[in-house]
Amino acid sequence: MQNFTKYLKAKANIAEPEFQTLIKKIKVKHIPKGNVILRPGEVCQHSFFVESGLLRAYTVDTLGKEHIIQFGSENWIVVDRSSTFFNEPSDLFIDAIEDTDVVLIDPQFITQASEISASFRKYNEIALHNHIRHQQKRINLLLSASAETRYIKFIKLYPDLTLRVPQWMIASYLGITPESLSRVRKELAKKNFKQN
Amino acid sequence: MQNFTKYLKAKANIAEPEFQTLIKKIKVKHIPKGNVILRPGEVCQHSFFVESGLLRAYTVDTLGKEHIIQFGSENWIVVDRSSTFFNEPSDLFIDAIEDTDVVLIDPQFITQASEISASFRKYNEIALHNHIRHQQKRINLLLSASAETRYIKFIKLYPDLTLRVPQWMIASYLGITPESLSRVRKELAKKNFKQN
DNA sequence: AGTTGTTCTTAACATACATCAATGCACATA
DNA sequence: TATGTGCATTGATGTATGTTAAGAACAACT
Repeated sequence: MQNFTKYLKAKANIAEPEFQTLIKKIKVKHIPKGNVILRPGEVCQHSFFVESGLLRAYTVDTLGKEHIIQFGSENWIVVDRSSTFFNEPSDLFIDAIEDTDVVLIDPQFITQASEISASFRKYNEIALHNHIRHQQKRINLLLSASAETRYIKFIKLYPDLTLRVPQWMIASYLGITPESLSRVRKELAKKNFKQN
Repeated sequence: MQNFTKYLKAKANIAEPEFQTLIKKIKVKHIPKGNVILRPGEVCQHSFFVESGLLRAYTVDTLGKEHIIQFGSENWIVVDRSSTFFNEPSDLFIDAIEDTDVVLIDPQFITQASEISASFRKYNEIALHNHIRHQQKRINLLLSASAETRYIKFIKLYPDLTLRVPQWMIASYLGITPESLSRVRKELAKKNFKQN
């Protein structure tokens, strides 16, 4: 849990004595590649801080097709916030794309950390606003941009994920089929070749 | 500002004495139909609480096409949260679809109300989580559903807006052209006719 | 009342992306 | 070495949605 520790101390600016109190509450867990840690219908009981590895959150529609809502690699938190916050059944699956170590953060931890530390409260507020900003950009892209543009933006935003995540999952995140993404990539390769 | 008053007292559960302190801070403003109150590049200085009327927030892409991010009618708050919170230039336009009266809530108001009242803090947190939940559902729809399905869900979610907002704006919100929406509606009418 | 602009509809045509099916490749496992 | 499984690619074809253009209904403005 080194990453999580660093994260708490740095990003949320938690000092040592408070840190010692908080740290007792948290648990770590290993999630082998492919294992599911949240299913639709369940309430999302924890936030999952990714120490190492890679998670994904996704829905499955009536035709059995997956639609990826979020990826989460090192130092990201993956959670269905609505489910956790409102104590409602989730719509999402969360599973591990790679062997993953997560820190389990339960809602009490957040509450307690918020009471103890003003900077944690502040940090948490920032995280929520970042989430909103990020989602809004994604909505705007889905409304306005072609598959190619969306893919290019994805690469720029997540160069690391582009290498680690199978292409069919990236396609799912972009809202297109794997075949379409393959063609988009072919086109881009052609264009780049011409430029040089 | 009757709606806003009700809203503060009920939803955020602010008591009378605190309310009197807070209420001094706020201003109301009339926005004639068509007037723009936020442009890309500006920092969004206020949250706009809609007393009466109808606002919209939208982007304009490089081809000059509009993409509607949000509608806001009575008792809704319209704001570019990222811009306001992070003090960054916005990407959005906000304008009035109808003659509209808004209450201008500035960030200080939020801060102050949060200090005064625990229930306001709580309320504010709920509002953020609602926003996230709502955006996530919209992303999922854009990833997974056809134009027809998206339109049907829109009607169910916003029956009032369906009547008040011009169709071409609903099309923009759904991420399709006005022509396509017109065809979708025709199809739906046909289907419903057969049922009866 | 006439003019102008806006919204909605419809049709013919164009295109981006999906679907279906086949193939090759890498990698794991027997 | 053989064999299977998942992933990426490619081609042929289908379909939903976009584009362009025109007209009708209606509101707004003078």
